Amino acid sequence: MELRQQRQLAMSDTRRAHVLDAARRVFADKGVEGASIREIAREAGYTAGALYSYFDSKEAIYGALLAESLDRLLAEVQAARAPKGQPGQALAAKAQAWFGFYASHPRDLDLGFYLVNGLAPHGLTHELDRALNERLLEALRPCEQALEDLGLPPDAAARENAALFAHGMGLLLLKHTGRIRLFGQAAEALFAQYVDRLVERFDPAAPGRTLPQRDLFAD
Amino acid sequence: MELRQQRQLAMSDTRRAHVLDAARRVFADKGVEGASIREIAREAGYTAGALYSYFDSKEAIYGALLAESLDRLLAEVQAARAPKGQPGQALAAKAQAWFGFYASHPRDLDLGFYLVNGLAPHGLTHELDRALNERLLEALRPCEQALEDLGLPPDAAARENAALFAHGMGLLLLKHTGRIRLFGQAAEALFAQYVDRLVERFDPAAPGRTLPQRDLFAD
Amino acid sequence: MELRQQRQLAMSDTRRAHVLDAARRVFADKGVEGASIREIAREAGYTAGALYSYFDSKEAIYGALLAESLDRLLAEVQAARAPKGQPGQALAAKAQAWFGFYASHPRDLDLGFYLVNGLAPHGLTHELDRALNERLLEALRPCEQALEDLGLPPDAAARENAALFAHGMGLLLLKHTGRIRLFGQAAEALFAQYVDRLVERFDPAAPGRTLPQRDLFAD
Amino acid sequence: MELRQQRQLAMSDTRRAHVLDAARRVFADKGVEGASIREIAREAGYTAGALYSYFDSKEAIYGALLAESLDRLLAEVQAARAPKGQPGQALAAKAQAWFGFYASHPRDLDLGFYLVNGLAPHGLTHELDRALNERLLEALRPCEQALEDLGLPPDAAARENAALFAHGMGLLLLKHTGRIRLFGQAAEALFAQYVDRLVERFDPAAPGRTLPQRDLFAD
DNA sequence: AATGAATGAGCCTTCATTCAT
DNA sequence: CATGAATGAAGGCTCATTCAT
Repeated sequence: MELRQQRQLAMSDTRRAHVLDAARRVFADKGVEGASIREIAREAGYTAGALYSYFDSKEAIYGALLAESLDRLLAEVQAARAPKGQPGQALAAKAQAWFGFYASHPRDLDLGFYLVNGLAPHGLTHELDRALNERLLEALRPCEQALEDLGLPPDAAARENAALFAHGMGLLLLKHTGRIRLFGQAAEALFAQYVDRLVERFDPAAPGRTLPQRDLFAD
Repeated sequence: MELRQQRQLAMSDTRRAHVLDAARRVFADKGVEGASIREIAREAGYTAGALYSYFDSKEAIYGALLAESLDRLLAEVQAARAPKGQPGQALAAKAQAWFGFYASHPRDLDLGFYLVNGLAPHGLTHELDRALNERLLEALRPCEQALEDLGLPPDAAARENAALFAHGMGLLLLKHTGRIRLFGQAAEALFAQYVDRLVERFDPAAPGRTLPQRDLFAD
Repeated sequence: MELRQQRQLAMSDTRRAHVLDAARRVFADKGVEGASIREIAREAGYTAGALYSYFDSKEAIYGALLAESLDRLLAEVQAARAPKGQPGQALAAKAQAWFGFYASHPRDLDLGFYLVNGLAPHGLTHELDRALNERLLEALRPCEQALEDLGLPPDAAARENAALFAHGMGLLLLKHTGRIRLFGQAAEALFAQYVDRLVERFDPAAPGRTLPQRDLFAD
Repeated sequence: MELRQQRQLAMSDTRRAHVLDAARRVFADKGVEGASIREIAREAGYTAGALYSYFDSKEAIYGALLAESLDRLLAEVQAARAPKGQPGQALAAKAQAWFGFYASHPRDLDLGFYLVNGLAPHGLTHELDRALNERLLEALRPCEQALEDLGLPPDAAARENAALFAHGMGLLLLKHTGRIRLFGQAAEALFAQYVDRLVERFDPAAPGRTLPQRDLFAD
């Protein structure tokens, strides 16, 4: 009995994941608004109605996708390593981790943006929103920690972390919409520059700290 | 004869503006994709079909709204003045102008973001997109000019201007979506800090330039 | 008073004709179903509403157009002349007249077909239909007369005339829809052949009457 | 399992056919352009959206209807038999077959005419148009064959076949629109007369061939 | 006579969702 | 669990027509 239940549960999870995979592909292909339940179902090899065995609504699919996306983000940030005792490099590594994740997975950025720009047709959103916020903060906490390790007091670390996040998000937005080309710039380079200056500003051990004038205009 | 024509023209313009107002509200509420012609019409007190006397399509409405928003942005940036011969202050003034515009008119931010929303600007006419880009660049040019006046070579000025814009946009995004509260920060303060550091870095005449350490953590 | 009225009436007629001209062009361009009041108005240099000063409805415009088309058909048939005392040639000339009219003015054919295929949204049709029938019969009567002049009794003449008309209409239909190309034939040639055989069959004076076998397969 | 599938398939087909029936009625009533998906759905007892389970578009419905109609036409023509070795009678039988089909199924005539109606076949997929043409030609080929069997060279047979088809179509048109009554004729009789004369002209074995003068005016 | 605003019905189509089987 | 039929609401848009001016 219990075994069968477990097996069934496992199968159910597998199939749920299969649907989610299909959804991811469709969302990636058509965008969040362009994706339809039917299309996702077709991609998964199901009928539209069948999806409702696994998810309560289209938004639930979206929610599961988003949660999973944030999990991957978190994993990637945690996987980013820097030599111990070098908080400046740690900061750079962790910042590059979350920025790189979104830069190389623009669809995950979409997922987040979509929530941000007001989906919420069904009220489920509040819960989802909290989940997003928590995981997001968790993913950014390593950067904040690194800032504190650099000697910044907690409030300053929070401030710098927020600014760092905003900077990255702004760049990702510009990159994502092609707007960055208008400026003839590359988002990655600009982000690296921002991080460099940050480290340079707060890390006494940072190279180049002593001669900011020289490479003032370099990348 | 001429009088009547003028009166009619004025009335027509008024009604067009009235529709545009309604549209602005609906777009802000539902987003560009979520907004429907019917809804806009209802908000304006019209039948759906009636709107087509004033605009050729839903997209045309959006376009008119966006164009007008960018006009106001541009006007505000141009109105921002700084003492002659002080490029550092000019930079701050112009940057604050565009940032302040969007900070205090979040609906205009929406308008621009929606262009941006579903990832790439999809469904938008090429022409419209170009119009947006041109006006946007025009609104940001004064900042670039100020950077050059500070002695930066053109390429560096362009880079810093792009980074500045990205930073502001990131902050506006966080503010707009309430995400900024997660960090316990205020977007305006963070933007001011960014601008300050920018001026400080490039303006030899900037006050506080000599003792950056002191107010390192101040707003 | 009376003069002014006459002048006004004349002007009114002129303008009505002007609208009708525009309508003809639009009908020709877009087809009967594709034409819209707005388009006709634009072509005439008016607003849609203005047309209602001249015509009660869209169908009234159509009716006027059709009536006028039939007038032209009738005029062309009446203008067709053949040497007196040669009913065989008269038959050919008159038949070619109506056939040629529709062959070279396919839009007039449309006009008639449309009525035929059931427009009639407003009840006006009955009257219109009678008008069509009368004028059509009038345009075909010369052929019938020629047949009688060839010595056919009235009922036979009526029968042959009906068959002649049907033959021509069938060919016009095939030509009109491009279907005739499927057969690798030309409508005009086939019609001429039909008329030839008709004359040949009934006209004792017709050339070639004596050796039908010889040119059996010729055009 | 298989049984259930079969049952379901059968039901599905039945419902599709049911929709097609409704569509046939509506198309006949309002014409292809005048008919609306809503009306067809209402006639079938469905919601408009439901039809899209069975057909991809309005045009697909029309296409299915037309294809099926042509299938029936073809079947009827192929079923028409005449004594071997008597090509004259074969010609008459085959010609009567297609003519009779349309004479007794005026809705099928409508279907074909609508392809034809708004002048050129507009809005119709190229593919559909080709399908129509092919099947139509196939249905008429037996007549052409019979003409060749009568000794006509291929080009003459093609010509006579085209003329025969045009004649029948013209008569059907007149009959269908009631116009034939204007002439006090019966379409069937006129068609029979045309076929008789055709056979008489080309079939050496045809009875009455020797005294064409006598029954010159008879039906 | 003419305008231009406005209506209201209609168009084809898409979609998330429900439900009997 | 999965299907497939069906719904009902909504979407952007067109159009003949009316009417105050």
